[in-house]
Amino acid sequence: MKNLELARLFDEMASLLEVANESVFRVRAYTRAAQTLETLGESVEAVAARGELENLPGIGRELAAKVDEYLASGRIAQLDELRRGLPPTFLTLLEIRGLGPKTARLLYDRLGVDGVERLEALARSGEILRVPGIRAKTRENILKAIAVWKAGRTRTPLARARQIAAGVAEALAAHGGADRIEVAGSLRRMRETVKDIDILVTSTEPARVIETFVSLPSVLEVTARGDTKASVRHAEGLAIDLRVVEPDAFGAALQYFTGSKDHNVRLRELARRQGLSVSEYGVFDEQTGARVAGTTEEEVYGVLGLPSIPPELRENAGELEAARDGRLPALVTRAAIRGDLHAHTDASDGHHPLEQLIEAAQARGHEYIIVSDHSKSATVAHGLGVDELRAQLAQIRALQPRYRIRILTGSECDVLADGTLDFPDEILKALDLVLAAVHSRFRQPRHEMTARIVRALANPYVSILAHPTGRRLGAREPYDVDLDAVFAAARAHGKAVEINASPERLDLNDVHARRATELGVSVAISTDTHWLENLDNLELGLGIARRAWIGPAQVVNALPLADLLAWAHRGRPGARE
DNA sequence: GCCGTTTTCGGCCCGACTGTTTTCAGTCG
Repeated sequence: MKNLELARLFDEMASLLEVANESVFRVRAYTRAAQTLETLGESVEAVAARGELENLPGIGRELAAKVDEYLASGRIAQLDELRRGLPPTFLTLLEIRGLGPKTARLLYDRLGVDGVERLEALARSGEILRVPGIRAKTRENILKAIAVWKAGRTRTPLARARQIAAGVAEALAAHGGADRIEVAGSLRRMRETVKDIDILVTSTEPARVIETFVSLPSVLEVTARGDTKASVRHAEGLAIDLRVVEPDAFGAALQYFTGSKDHNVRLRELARRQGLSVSEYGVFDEQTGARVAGTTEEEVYGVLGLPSIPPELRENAGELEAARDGRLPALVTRAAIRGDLHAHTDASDGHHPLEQLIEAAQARGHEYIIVSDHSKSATVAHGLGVDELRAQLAQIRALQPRYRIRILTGSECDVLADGTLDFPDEILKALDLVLAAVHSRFRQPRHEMTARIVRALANPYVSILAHPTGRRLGAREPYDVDLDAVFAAARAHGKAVEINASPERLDLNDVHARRATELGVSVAISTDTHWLENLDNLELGLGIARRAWIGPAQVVNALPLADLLAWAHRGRPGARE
């Protein structure tokens, strides 16, 4: 799967072309192609083998030829050519905020600035002031931006960014002056990590709101401040942008500020072909200049002849075409979810006793909650042995009459290195639902890992493959596995794959979850709860699922209890078909 | 370099803010 590899090369080509002062439209074509490859579910090799590269959005004859060239030879001649003129570290300059291709090129031509290190030295010594257009203020900004760059370029995880945004929104509300406050940007689109937070406010007193915003105690530095817009850097390093608009432009502003950028570009192109112009202030008739929409997002999409597109889909990944053709999916919602199919108690590595887990799940309105503690091989997680699991089953039977919520018996059962399960079938068959999970031997070669998981999926007592890639955000890479083969096996055996909503996992991710359901595999959106409040992480899992174009019919924990159990048991020996 | 329910050629989104400029280019989203 060379999708990401090629996407990065196209991104690099876009940057190099930009530095070479090529047409912005040519640059954009490369960026667009990179994005297509990034969000492509199946392997680009497979598409190329079918000769269908040119069917991909943003990939035409020339870029398809470059993909083929790379797949055949491992090189792209034009990229080699572009790289030749510049030192290898040159492109790191573009990672410095505020420094674009024009300035970077100028610094290189005039002073031989070949990377961030030399830039910093020349900025400190003052030599960069010899470059036309660079004065004291620019020098200062460059030094600040280098400091931020050195501090690390990591993106903030969705869950943490949501907390920060909620805190800022609360503070703005408390200080008055703001009417409506909405979080927009990639946070509203539920991307798994975000680079910055975008907050939109309607107010008749923009100055007051901006003043409140830049004065918040968590603000480290104010990087921009105008009449209707301000940008700050938050104490945790990420940027927060605030935009204040008039109430009657709220819909247009929310649409604009939610993005994605590529979605907006396409939307505006679409509008232009209809003689309309879209901005954050509204939709305008190009002939008369009259405003024809802007109060609500529905209105903005509506005048362009489109249904309102859910924020999670706005990635220019086919949603505009789907909207135009009336093919937008009805996405899964919180209301559709009937229960949680992955949770731990203090019998293994959870932090609360069984009763508390059940009560917390019942308080959230769930119809069912599973108890899926680890199996014995997961020693670090205090996995249960057979006897302990039997004791837990007895405990659950005794407790059930006291609760309205159905307590499902289960296990997060380790998949051993050879693909067999950690528990014998005799005990698995006593459980309502079994999760299979890989917790060891992560470095197995791809073919072994794939065979291991495929074998586990063939076990008739397994219903769900938990956290299918094993990644932990920022901590552990996914193990090497052929997901298409895993999905094919899941499909063949009627098993589901998990969207694990734990903030440090989010596994499957959006692209893989979309691929799984496209191949006909159902998903479980589960929290992997260890602390009671983890039950609320369902929102994160829903975000991934919605980004993956998933509807309620593809989610097993949207099934009523009886249907869920029928599904879980149908492949078991002796089950009625 | 891509693309077409106005086009196979001539288009290609739109505006805010900054720093450096006497009117705007560069950058960002």
